[in-house]
Amino acid sequence: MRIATWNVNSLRARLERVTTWLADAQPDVCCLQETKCDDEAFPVMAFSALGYECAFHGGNGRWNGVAILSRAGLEDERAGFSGALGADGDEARLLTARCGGILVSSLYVPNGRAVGSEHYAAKLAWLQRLRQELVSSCDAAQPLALCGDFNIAPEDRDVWDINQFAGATHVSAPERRELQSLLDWGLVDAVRRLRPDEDGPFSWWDYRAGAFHKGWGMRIDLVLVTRPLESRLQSAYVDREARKKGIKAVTQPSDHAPVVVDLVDLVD
DNA sequence: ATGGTAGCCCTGCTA
Repeated sequence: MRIATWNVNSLRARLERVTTWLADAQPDVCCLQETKCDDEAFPVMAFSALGYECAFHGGNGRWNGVAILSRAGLEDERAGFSGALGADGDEARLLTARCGGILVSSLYVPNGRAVGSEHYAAKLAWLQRLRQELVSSCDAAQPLALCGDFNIAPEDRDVWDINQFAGATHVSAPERRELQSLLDWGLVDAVRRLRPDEDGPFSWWDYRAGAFHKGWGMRIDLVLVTRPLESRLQSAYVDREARKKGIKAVTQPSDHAPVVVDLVDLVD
């Protein structure tokens, strides 16, 4: 079972790159973030042609938007936190579905903008709401994967130069504590678990100043799994090729690269 | 050269 997560920064602008990548990387489940796509405009046909079922939660279409593509089954989909649809503040940052025996969430944590701002407070509150959701509605003894753009670099080695981040979001202690509190519930950072001794690998690079080619990136796109999936972890990689412009490409790449995690298949 | 880029949409906002 191959699970991927990718912040595509507009699905409409990136559709050909996404379908090309799917055909090449062949994930069984692919979580997307920042689709910026209204539900009625979601390109279902482009994905069904590749064998994927789609779940999508598009909000207002201008910002945010999350989706799950699956060719391993797609059931019990629910948008937002439990309770009313849109209980994530109608911001379209959370979508959950059952795919091949795994409860998969595609999530897009608020950026936070600046430490101390109201947006930063909202980021912390959103993470606390997610933790509450796990405690009240989920079972850490069951197969579950939280996949998405967490907008948090878990450790100092998950950014290119920690000295550049003094006082900045993504590395501040309070948001890292919130991430740790998710892990304490019963989750493991899959890529870090499989690659304990290396820095990164980064999954995001700023569009500006040639950051990608200078290696100025961060590891903020994560796959967090419960223990039953930790025991099935096989390998993981970040597809940096998908972050490159490409010689013939008409459209720009996303500023994020896909994160891919392979699980050992269960034998019946 | 106090910068840079990308995507959305009303020329600014968000990342």
